[in-house]
This record gives sequence, C-alpha cells and structure tokens, in this order.
Amino acid sequence: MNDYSFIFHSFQHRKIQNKVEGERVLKNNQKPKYKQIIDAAVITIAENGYHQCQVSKIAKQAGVADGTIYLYFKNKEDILISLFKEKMQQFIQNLSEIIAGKNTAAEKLLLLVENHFRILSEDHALAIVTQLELRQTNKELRLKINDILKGYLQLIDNILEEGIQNGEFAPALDIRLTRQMIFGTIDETATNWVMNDHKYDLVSLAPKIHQLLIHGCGNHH
Amino acid sequence: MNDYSFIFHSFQHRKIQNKVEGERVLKNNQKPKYKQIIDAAVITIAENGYHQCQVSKIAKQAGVADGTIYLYFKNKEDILISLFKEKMQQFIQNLSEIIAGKNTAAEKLLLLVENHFRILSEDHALAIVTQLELRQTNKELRLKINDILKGYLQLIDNILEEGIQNGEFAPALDIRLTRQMIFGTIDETATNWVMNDHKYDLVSLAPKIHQLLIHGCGNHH
Amino acid sequence: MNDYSFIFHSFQHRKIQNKVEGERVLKNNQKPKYKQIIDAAVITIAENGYHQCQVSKIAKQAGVADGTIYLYFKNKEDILISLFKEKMQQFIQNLSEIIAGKNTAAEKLLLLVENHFRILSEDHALAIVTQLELRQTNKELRLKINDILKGYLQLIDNILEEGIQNGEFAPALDIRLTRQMIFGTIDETATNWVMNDHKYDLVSLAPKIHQLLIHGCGNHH
Amino acid sequence: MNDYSFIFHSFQHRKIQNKVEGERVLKNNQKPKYKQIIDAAVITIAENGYHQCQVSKIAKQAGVADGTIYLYFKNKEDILISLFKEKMQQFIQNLSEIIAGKNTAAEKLLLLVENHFRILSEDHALAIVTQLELRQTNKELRLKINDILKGYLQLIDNILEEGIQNGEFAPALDIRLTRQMIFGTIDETATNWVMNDHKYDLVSLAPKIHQLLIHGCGNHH
DNA sequence: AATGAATGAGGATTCATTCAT
DNA sequence: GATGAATGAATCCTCATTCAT
Repeated sequence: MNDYSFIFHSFQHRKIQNKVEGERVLKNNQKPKYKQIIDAAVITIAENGYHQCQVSKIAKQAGVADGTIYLYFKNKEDILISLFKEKMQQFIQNLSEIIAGKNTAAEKLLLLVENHFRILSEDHALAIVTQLELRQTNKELRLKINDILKGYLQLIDNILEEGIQNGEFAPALDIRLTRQMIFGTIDETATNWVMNDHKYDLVSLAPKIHQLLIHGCGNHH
Repeated sequence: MNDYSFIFHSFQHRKIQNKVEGERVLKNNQKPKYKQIIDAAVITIAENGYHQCQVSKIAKQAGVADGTIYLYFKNKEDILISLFKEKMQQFIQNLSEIIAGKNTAAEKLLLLVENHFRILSEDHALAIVTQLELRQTNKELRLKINDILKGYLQLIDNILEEGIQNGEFAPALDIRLTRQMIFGTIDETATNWVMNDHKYDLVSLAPKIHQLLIHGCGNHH
Repeated sequence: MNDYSFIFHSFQHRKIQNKVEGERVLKNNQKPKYKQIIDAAVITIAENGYHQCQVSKIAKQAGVADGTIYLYFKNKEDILISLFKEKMQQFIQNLSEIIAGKNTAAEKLLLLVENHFRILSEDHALAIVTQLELRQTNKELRLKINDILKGYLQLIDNILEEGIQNGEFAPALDIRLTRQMIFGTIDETATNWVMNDHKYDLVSLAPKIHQLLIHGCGNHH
Repeated sequence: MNDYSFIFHSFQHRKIQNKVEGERVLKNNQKPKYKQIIDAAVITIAENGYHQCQVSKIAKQAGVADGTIYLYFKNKEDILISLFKEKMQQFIQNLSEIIAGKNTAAEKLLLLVENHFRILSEDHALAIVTQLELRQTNKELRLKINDILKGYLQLIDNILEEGIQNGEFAPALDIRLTRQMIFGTIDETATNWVMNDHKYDLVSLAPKIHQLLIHGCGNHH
C-alpha cells in the first residue's frame, strides 16, 4: 500500500542513487552519508537551535567535511526539509500499518494520537526539531513543510471519512475544520510538552485527548 | 476588570509620562513614537518576514532615525516581544469586556473564537506577524511569548471552570488539555488561513469551530 | 613667576568668562561647571577607560545634562585635552614654586622626580588617565598633548642648563637627549606603577631614580 | 640560542603545517597568508591609525577576503597583538645572536640600543605602529603587550646582571628600576623620533644614549 | 566522491553631537 | 544657560557556499 506516493524524494541533485542493490552492500558503520548527515542534523539542530546550528557543526557531528554536505543537500534549508520528509515518511508508513487492521475510526484516531506522541517521546531531539526548530523558517519553507505534512493530514481525513460513513462521526462534519482541530490539538499538546522540557509523560495523555476530540468539552450525560 | 495585570508595560526607561493632558494635545502624526514604531514594525515585518526585516526598514517606515528605535526598545527582538505584548494586552482587555456580560460558558467560548478570528481578519499584517513571524524565534524568545500568552490562556481557563461549575461542560474535564485543544484548534485554523493568503472568510468559521470544540467529532444523536 | 605663559587656556568657545569677580561670588557647591565636568571626567575615564567612557557618563557623574558638556568643551577630545592642560598647569606652577628656592640642579631634579610621583600617588584616577588613557588617542591629539607637555619639559631643560653652567652636570650634555632620558625614565616608572595597580609606593622610588639619572648604571668608584 | 622560548606562536588553530618542504615551494607572492596579513596590517595601521584602520582595509592590502582574516586571527585586536608578538620574537632572536659573542655588558647595552633603533629606522611603518598605535588600546590589551615585552626586558635584565657580576655596573643597582630607565629612555627617544616624522637619524643617537645610561647626566671628571 | 581553505555579502547597534524648547 | 530626545554614520564579524585539489 502506498496512498502516500505524493511523498517522493526530491533528490534530483543527489549524485549516487540509493539503489536497493547499493544499500545491500553497505556495512553497518557505512550507512549512507545521506542518513548519516540527517541523523547528525537532528542532534545538532536540537542542541543548538536551527539558526545557531552552523552547517559546519552538522558536518563535524556527521564526521564529514563541510563540503560533503553539499553533495547530498542543496543547501542548509534542504537539510531541514529532507530531515522532516524522511522522518515523516517513516512515520506515515508505520502509522498506516498500525491502523490498517482496526475496525473503528475511533480506534484508529486513538492509535494516531498515541503513535504521534510515542514517536516524539522516543526521540526528544526529533521532537525539538519538529515542534520548535522547523517553525523558525520563512513562509516559503513553511509551504514546503505543509506539503510534506499533507500525507499525514490525508491519513486523518481518511479516518474522518470512514467514521462518517460508518456512523461513528457526525454526518455533517466539516472534514477540513475537524482535521485542523485534531492536528491543532495534537500539535499544541506536543509543543507544550517540548516547551516544558519533556518533563511529563506525553503518551499517557493520548486517551484523554482522544476523548476530547470525539466528545468535545460539552457535558453529554 | 483586569485580572491580567501581569501584562504590564516593560518600558521602564521611557521618560515621557503618558499624561492624559499630554496625549490630548498630540496630533495624529505625533502619536507617541513607541506606538509609531510598533505599528511600523507590524507592517514591515509582515511584508518582509522577521529575518529579512532590517531595523532600518522599520525606522524608515516609522519615520524616525535608526537610533531612535533604541531609545524605545532594547534590541530588535524586543520590538517583536513588545509588539505582541501591546497587541495581546489590547486584545485581552477587549475580549474581557465583550465576554463580561454573557451568561453561559458556551456563549463566552463562541465569542472568544469569533473575536480571536475577527482581530486577525481586521489586520492581515498583524495576523502574519503573530501566526508566522513570531514563531521564527529561538526557544528563549518563545518562552517570553508564552509568558505573554498566559493572560489569554487564563481567559480560556476561566471559561472552562465556569462551564464545569454550571454544568455546561463535562465535570471531569482536564482543564489544561482542554485549553490546549481550544487554543490549538483556533491557532491551527488561523495559521492555515494565513498560509492560504487569507483567501476565505475566517470569522464565519467560528460557529463550526465552536460546535466542534463543544461536541467533538463524535455522532451524538 | 610664569615662564610657562605658553600654556594658555584655549577656551575660545567657553561662553562664560571665569572672571575673578565671577568666581568670588560662587558658593563651594557651585564651583564652575567647567571644573565640575573636568573632575567628573577624570573619575569616569579612569574607571571606564577613555573609549568606554561615553560623554553621557561624564555628564551624569558631573550632574549636568549631556548637552551642557558642549557649552564648555568643543568635543569629547577637548575634555581630555583640557583636563590634561588644567592639571599640568597646576602641576607646573606648584613645581616651579617648590624648586624656586633650591641651590643645586641635582636637588631640583630630585624634587622634580619626587613631586611628579607624589602628584600621581595622591590621585590614582589622574594617574590612570595620564599614564594610560591619554595615550589612547591618535597622532593629532598626541601632538596637542606634547604641546601641553612642553612646559614641563622646559622645566627639565632649565634644570639641566643650570646644572651644566654650575658644573654639576657634564658640560657636553645633549640637553634634548638627557631630557628624554629623564622624562622617559619617570614616565616608564610611573606607567609600570599604574599597570601594577599602584600596589607599591611610588614616591619612595624617587631617590634611587634620581641617583640613576645622575650617575647612570655604571660603576664609578 | 633561544632563551626566549616563552614567546611561541599563539596560532593554534592553523591547519597548515609549516613544513620545510611546503615553504620551499612557495613563490614570493604565495607567502603564508598569516604573514601576508600581518605585513598588510603594519602598513595599513601605520597609514590610517589603528582605530581608523578597518579590517576590510587590511584585507584589501593583503589581497585576501575579509573573512580570511578571521581564519588566522580571532579578531581585530588579535591582529595587533600577533603583529607585535611576531616582530618582537624576530627582534629578540636577532638581538640575542648579535649580543651573544660580546664580552662586556656595556658593549651589549650599546648593541641593544643601536639595534632597537635600527629595527625602527628600517621600517618606519612598524615604528609608527609600535610607538603610537599599539598604545591606543585598553588596559587589558596593554597587559598582553607587556607580556610580550617581557622577553625583551629579560634581555636587558640579563645584561644588567652580567654587568654587575663582572664589576662594570654598580653593585647596588636596582635591576627593575635600571631596566625601566633603559627601556623608558629608549622608548621615549624612539617615540619622539616618530612624532617628529623620522626627520633625523635615530641610530646615530645610540652612542650618546648609551653614554647617558652608563654615566648619567652627572659630571664625573 | 571527498575535502576544507577561501570567499564576501550583509546588518544590528553605539554614541558623539545637535538643537528646539 | 540648561536640557535631553533625536539623530545617523560607521563597521566588525559570521557563516553558507564554492571549487581547486
């Protein structure tokens, strides 16, 4: 399954194609420099902040020369975008598989919230980068980020449509606004958690968030 | 009413007292330089983006010398913070007055969403600055912004507490999470609207958003 | 006596003439702003260094407005020059009187060294300004300083000429070079003392210095 | 001989090893950028004065980009310090070799004065920088300069100690004060020469200065 | 492919000085 | 005379990117 074919790798400038054959040959400590640099970028940007994170710092962390970065990425911005694309792609694939077998939309929504939180909880550096540093960019870059996000938002839309069809969700639901509520709520919760230095457990908030999203704050006895 | 006295003006070194008499005398083009610069900053930052907006551009737009900026603001960052503080203070006061006479928490929530959207709709430049440019800052600054936001979030909390007490809202509501849902949803909706170049009417979305926040996406017949 | 009439006050831009009549009227706490500013400058420049000492700091220390400085001094440089001129003038007058009654050139030289050191010892702030801060200026200003110094150097020359005539000093003495030795030695000694934070007694070095200047480092048994 | 190993090169971050092979290959116009920049700095600072000498001027004179300066020097101040360190190091080594073979302390002292004057005479730009521009700095920098000077002052001390031991100099000599006389005299003489636009011959003053330092101004028939 | 020395555009901020009051 | 708000020129340094090796 790949409903998310719109997330393709924009790697025209990459000189070496990461062919399946090519990767099979690589030893463990020889993981492709591309991923090596992305992993270094997550750590370095999380530690320093995007604007205080010089390309040379990423290069040092990745164990490559400054110039090597530019064999794999068009510019500094492209590292950030690629990083997000790469992580988002993995996230969406995992999430799709997790959700696949479930019957109800409500259950799928819970799993979405839970797993969103889990991914961030499992990688604090990544959480800092996506919740804080990724936003420190101009409108142009924000549009690219939104483009990458579309795959995730589509996942939400799918759940909503399924829920409406099987009667779990209100038939008159405005999909776009509901999606914005769901994503906005998850995102705000995650950002607060990061701003509070991850000092409480994020994943355990998922059921309550799920409850709020399904029933709202109203009193329905 | 002013529960939000914690939002005070940080401008201690300003020598000119804003006497009522003093202000009455001022011509339109002589409004205090402090506000003059803030207004210029909103326009200039919205047009250029925070990082592309040189202090000299703000000064030119404000009709003052570059150095004059530094008589009223500590540095470029302080302009951004002060701008947000100033606007937020006004917003919270207006909102407090609007909400004051209403009986139900639900009605108050609707007014909050509506007015939040209206403020942004009435000043597209301000919307761009608060939804996009204000975020392009490091964690330290984000903490200051959050501090200023507290007054607004407190307003939400007050509504929620009132709603719980009078039975409108679920008694078991987690105030913090619910506030994050409400703010997250409003914020995400507003940001999407800005990212779409304000091309649809934001205020008219308020009732639907309100409905979602109260009842969630579930089907409650 | 005033052989040093070449040290006149270059005060063309000073608005109020310090007439004798005018000064007689002044109360103690109303000493002319001119001296008030100079005293403030000595303290402030010594504390902060010439380049870190803003005109506004001097004004604050003197208890006057920034603009007032410019009623008494042409510019910041002029404060430094005037300060040195004022202090040097006093110094030369005092020294002249002290030396006047003495019979031998050697004794006069000793008194010169001693008093030079004593003046600096009695006012550490002044010592810092003359030995360190006054030098942090461009060549043009250094020429003006040298001009003011001429009065002092002339005093040395007079002693030397007298010493040669009465047979105390070597008849073939090169006045200019000897004066440079004397002044250079005193100045170097004083600067070292300031750089060492005045941590030893300067005045008590005078006899040894005097001995060195008269007899040199050679062994004359 | 190199008793002055305490003057080492502070340029730790320089990546290029000065291999003998490497240097042999270099054409004249390819001399290491470090020295290239220092030479440019001497000329440019002498011409413009330290404070009027923009880093970009030095870069232009050196034929490198502005940024290149900062690959070799920490900041503008570091150029000045390094320049002095570099020249002083050479000077001390040359002087040590020249003095090495001589028998009497008096002869060594004469050579020291002569060569001090000769170095300055041979490079008027360097003379301006060391006698005037180097002094236009704050106390912190002066301390660094003094530190570099220590090597030279030690040379003087060595001569004095030798002179005392072999009976040439007075046994009761205060080394520190005598060193201050010698250095102060040389320095004052040199500064006067620079302030007079090098318009007379400095080196030929050495014997007279030497005579003064050894015998003082007194009349010893 | 990989390197890293070299490049050079770009901007926030300070502070001596002025001048309307 | 005194004030102090306003002015605006002037510059060091960073760091993303290139390209010769």
